[in-house]
Amino acid sequence: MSDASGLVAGEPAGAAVKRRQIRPKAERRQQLIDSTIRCIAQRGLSSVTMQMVTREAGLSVGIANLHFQSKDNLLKETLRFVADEYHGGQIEIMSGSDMPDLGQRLDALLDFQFGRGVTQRQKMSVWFAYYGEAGARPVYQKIVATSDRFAAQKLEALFVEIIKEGGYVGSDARELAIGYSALIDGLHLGLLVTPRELTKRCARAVARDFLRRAFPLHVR
Amino acid sequence: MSDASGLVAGEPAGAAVKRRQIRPKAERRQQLIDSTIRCIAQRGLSSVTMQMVTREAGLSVGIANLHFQSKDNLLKETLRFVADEYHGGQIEIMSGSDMPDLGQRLDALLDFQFGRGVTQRQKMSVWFAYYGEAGARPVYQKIVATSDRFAAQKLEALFVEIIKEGGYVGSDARELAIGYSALIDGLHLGLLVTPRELTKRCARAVARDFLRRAFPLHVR
DNA sequence: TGTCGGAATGAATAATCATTCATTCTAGGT
DNA sequence: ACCTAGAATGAATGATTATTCATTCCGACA
Repeated sequence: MSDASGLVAGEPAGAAVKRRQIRPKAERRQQLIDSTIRCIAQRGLSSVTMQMVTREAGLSVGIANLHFQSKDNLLKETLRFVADEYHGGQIEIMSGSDMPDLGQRLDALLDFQFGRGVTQRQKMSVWFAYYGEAGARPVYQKIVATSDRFAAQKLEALFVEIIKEGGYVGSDARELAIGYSALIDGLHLGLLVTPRELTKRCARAVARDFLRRAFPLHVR
Repeated sequence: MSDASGLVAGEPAGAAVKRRQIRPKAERRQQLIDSTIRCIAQRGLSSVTMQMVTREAGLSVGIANLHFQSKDNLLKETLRFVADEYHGGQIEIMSGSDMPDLGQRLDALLDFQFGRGVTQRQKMSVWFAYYGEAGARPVYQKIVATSDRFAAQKLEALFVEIIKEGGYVGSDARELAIGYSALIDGLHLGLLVTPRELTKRCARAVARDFLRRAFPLHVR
């Protein structure tokens, strides 16, 4: 038996032979984070295993600990990624100096919040999976709070501008910003938990209605 | 050594000697559900163990499987209990024929939603822990959806009455009900995740503001 | 007071999982 | 073509955990 391997060299053997690939660290990290997101969405945060994540990524079990040290850390980094993506996108739109019309900026915000990127079931699942654990895990609270606070400030600033421009008396920007953020979160939650009874279109309309009542001169 | 036990018979020995107690099935079930709620709030749904729950309840590990067959079932029953308690309380207030004044009924609803019972961190933690898993667990979706749908109908019916009474033209009861529910969920989420930046008092004010904009004649 | 159905116990079991690390293999540099 | 740093692998390990069930013991009833 001169050839110990089960396969003749170079043979595809039906299922393609998996070749070990070496890739830069940053790429592998992202690959694992993406895989973690898919796993959480499909199986739930509480039943995600390292085997599951690495298998989904098409890698071996050892690799996750090589790049993330521990499962706990992988989960933290995944949350950080999702939070940054969500709040980052929002912040970009709200600051958007390339969009001078304020009403238009509100519409762009709605598009982002109920568009393809954010409301993919996958991302929402992950988002709320972490919220669910946040009550018991201060680390998660901290990660979310950091980017959340910044986004809240930007939103409040935008509302201040709008209130000034529209001369809406008796409206408190801070209170409205808190309300709008909460409304968006609640609608996303509805889309996740009762998708049969709440469509994306309807959710968007409800959010828009909130803005219309607050800023009638700016929204339609 | 004639006495193998560490304690002399009948001796309290500092810490009271734990005596086995036999109690009716219903009582034990509730005791275990309460314990599960505390455990989820303190440690997170994903790290709750049967040992933890039974220990917290002051019982042995076998007892949970005796009354609930499996951990999975215990978690399902716990969710059912929390969902029923929350929606049940809401429904009672909304139907409340003992409270003819509609504006007053809205205030009672606010009191319930931001009062002691519902917004205890414990209950909120549990609530969102399950929401977090709902994306991956249709069973949870189903349990919540059942009572949720009923509460949504009651809220819509209440809003229909209010709209008729106040003659609020151009207001859609269904859309407002969806918005209000989402807002409440979002505010509860905020209270849970960023308690430092959102007080209960403030959350209540934001919710009230929503109602005031929708039904100015009824709320303040 | 004695008896007994079944509630309660917890040590034992079997399964799952995160983490380690000796080994293998790749790709860029010479 | 050869060498080598370090990326990638996955079997092995040890820790946790849900679930079982032989045994213990309570308390209602006769």
